[in-house]
Amino acid sequence: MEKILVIEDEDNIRGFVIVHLKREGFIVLEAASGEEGLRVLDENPDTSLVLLDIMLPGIDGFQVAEEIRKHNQTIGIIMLTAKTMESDQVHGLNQGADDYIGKPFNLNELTARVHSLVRRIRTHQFPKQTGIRLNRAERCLIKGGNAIELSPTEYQILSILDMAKGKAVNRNDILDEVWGLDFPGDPKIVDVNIRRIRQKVEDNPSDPKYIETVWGYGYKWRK
Amino acid sequence: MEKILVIEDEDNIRGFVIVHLKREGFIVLEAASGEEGLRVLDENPDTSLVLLDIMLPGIDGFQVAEEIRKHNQTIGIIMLTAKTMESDQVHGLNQGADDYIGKPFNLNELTARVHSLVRRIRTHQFPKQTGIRLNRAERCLIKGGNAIELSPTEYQILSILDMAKGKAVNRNDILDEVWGLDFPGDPKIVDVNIRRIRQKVEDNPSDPKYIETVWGYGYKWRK
DNA sequence: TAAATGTGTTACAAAGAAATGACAATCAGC
DNA sequence: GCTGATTGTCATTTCTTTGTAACACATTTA
Repeated sequence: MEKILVIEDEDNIRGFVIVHLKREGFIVLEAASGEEGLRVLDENPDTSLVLLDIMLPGIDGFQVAEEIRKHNQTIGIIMLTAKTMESDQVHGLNQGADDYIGKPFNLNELTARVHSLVRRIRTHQFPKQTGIRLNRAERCLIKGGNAIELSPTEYQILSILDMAKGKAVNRNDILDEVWGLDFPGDPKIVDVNIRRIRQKVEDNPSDPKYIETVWGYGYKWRK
Repeated sequence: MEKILVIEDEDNIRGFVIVHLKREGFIVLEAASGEEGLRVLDENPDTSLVLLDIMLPGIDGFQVAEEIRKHNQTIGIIMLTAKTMESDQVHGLNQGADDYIGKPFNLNELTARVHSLVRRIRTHQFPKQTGIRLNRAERCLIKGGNAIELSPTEYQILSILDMAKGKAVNRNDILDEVWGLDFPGDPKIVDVNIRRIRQKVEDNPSDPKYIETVWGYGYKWRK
């Protein structure tokens, strides 16, 4: 079932829309600000579509859309625009939105557009990339069609795990390869970095799925 | 077959271009002034593409382009610019062109561009250039129908990023390619030039969209 | 069960990378 | 030579990354 994120600061509008979408059978996430929206999206990379109000407190809808598109080219974005807006503004600024709906909108129209876009995404766009893989060229990680940025150290560690092709890698080997044989510091640095990678990569960093701990030995990378 | 309108006041240039385009199999319309061009276009709404000289008697090419775009977002517009023109003029005024060709131009180049734009229009349906791309012949950048002028160094860097096709390029590779392997100066010169390009290219140079920083590595070019 | 050991988690400060702005040198055209 | 654009240098600011330390939690072992 498709996940939809509604980013809208006015509680009653948001609630209204959510109830309607749930009735249509969607899984609905919500956020009252752009910042929150981006965070929610980060935690739910399998979201199909975002309903995005333009007038938001803090960063506005356009900026949110831009930010989303930086990492995800395949997600659908529908903007909610107030009728009072200058058309040039809408024209000029729209970066990355797939559709627009003017407020006040009727809910049938909204759900119709949502269904239509979801269909388009599913058929037209390539099906949502499952799996996860390291992209050497871009020095990042592709997960479900989203790019996750990695710092140099993180990338290096993940490279090592990746090259082991699912075999467990010894902690010390990681330490030696990344920090050199004569590293004077605390070997726990490996753990800390694994933790950092997990926070970026895992759905639930405390219950890791991709980077598995091999007790008394090291870590294993399962794609 | 595709209809092309040539708006150009100098008879021999116009004739020359027309002969060439007809030989390529296009249906060619002509006009010797902006006013006439708009009239012809009005009578031939199925025209695919307009070749538009900037220096015209009466209303100039920019105004013509603007007028065309008021009514038609999908037609292709290629501007013919004289080399002698002030860059600011090119900078400030151009609205809505899809491409630029500097005079004097060679006819092969012209037909190549025409074919390319026609193809784009036919396949994409929404040819109005939303993205951004490097124009090798003019050594400039086309962004949303506007030409952005680049200095030689800037152009070279952007070329390198462009050739990488969205992959991250290492700082040192840029340094080596542009300044040579034995450059004695400060490698930060790369950063400084990137910033200069960003100031020209980005909507908000401090929150770059097109030239992305890949931390600890280099830069990435997203069109 | 308690101690020992390995691992997870978080906060913080230092180091390092990149962005920025000002300035001087260079070069091209006039 | 003058003017303006281009280019490189440098100091300063801003931001990210990175290592450390302290503590919590889990697993093993005695």
